[in-house]
Amino acid sequence: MTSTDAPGTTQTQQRRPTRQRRAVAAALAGFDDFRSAQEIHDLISRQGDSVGLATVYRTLSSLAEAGEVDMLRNEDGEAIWRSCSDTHHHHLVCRTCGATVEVEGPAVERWTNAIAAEHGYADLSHTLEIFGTCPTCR
Amino acid sequence: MTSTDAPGTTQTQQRRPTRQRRAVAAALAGFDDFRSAQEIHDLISRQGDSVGLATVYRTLSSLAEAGEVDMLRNEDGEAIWRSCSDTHHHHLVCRTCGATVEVEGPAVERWTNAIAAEHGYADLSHTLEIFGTCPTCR
DNA sequence: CGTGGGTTTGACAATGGTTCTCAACATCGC
DNA sequence: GCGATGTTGAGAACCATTGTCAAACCCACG
Ligand SMILES: [Zn+2]
Ligand SMILES: [Zn+2]
Ligand SMILES: [Zn+2]
Ligand SMILES: [Zn+2]
Repeated sequence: MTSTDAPGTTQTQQRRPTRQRRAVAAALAGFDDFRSAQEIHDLISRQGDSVGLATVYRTLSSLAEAGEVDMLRNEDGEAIWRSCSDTHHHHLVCRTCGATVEVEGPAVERWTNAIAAEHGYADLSHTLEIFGTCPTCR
Repeated sequence: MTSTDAPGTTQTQQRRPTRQRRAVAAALAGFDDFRSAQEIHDLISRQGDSVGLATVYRTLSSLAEAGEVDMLRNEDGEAIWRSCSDTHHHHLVCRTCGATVEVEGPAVERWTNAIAAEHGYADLSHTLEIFGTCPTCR
């Protein structure tokens, strides 16, 4: 529902640097597993800042859209978030402690494209996550 | 959290064939894309049967546990369900009309296992779905 | 056929994650 | 500072999903 700008006008400057957004960024920098918005909200509180839960959701969503964080869903369907590298990758996640490893698989990427092409599907995207129990949790 | 049965006792006969379960099965047989519990509930009503929504959820869950239907989550996190073949496979789903193709990729299975082993993860599972626009929808 | 005990159901409440609302507030360019 | 516009937060609203529990149902078994 973004309104079309009048011709010539500059794209208004989104993403102002606010205290709240800095707090979310700081929280994201403080862990490397996937966490729910609630957990991130709690972490922010524990770090002394105070940010509304709605704002945490808004910030995480826009960061995800910008590709700066990855969002995926745990088995209960809850959204969980993590600051990730900006190249295309997937995840190996411990379902006990959440420890996460970023993984890449060029062959898999090629395979998904081939399969989709074979069936005439275009405009592709895919999800691929591996869950297991990490060495520490065994 | 399943209680361990007393030794010798017979595993009680689960899964009685009730009118409601037959209705859910019939509904599942009537489409081959992924649908939400609500949609399946509506379909059952439209087919003349009457089954409580909670029962639809219960039946779908147990069918999923039994491996007779696949459940995955759409981008909004809602659970969607589909009657599938009983061998391990993944899905190529049209994000416009929902048309679904079951796909298999032994190489991908091998790759996920190798990656997980390499990092010492055990007790593995994985999700892999491909989304795109099918030939008809283009 | 009855009957009894475990299973299943369904209307409804409760849960809980996520989004919406909108007035108060911060930021920016000037 | 000022006005315009983006941002926030408390709480309500949403809504998919699950829990509750008494009534209905299946299924041996006699
Ligand atoms: Zn990532
Ligand atoms: Zn990929
Ligand atoms: Zn399937
Ligand atoms: Zn697989």
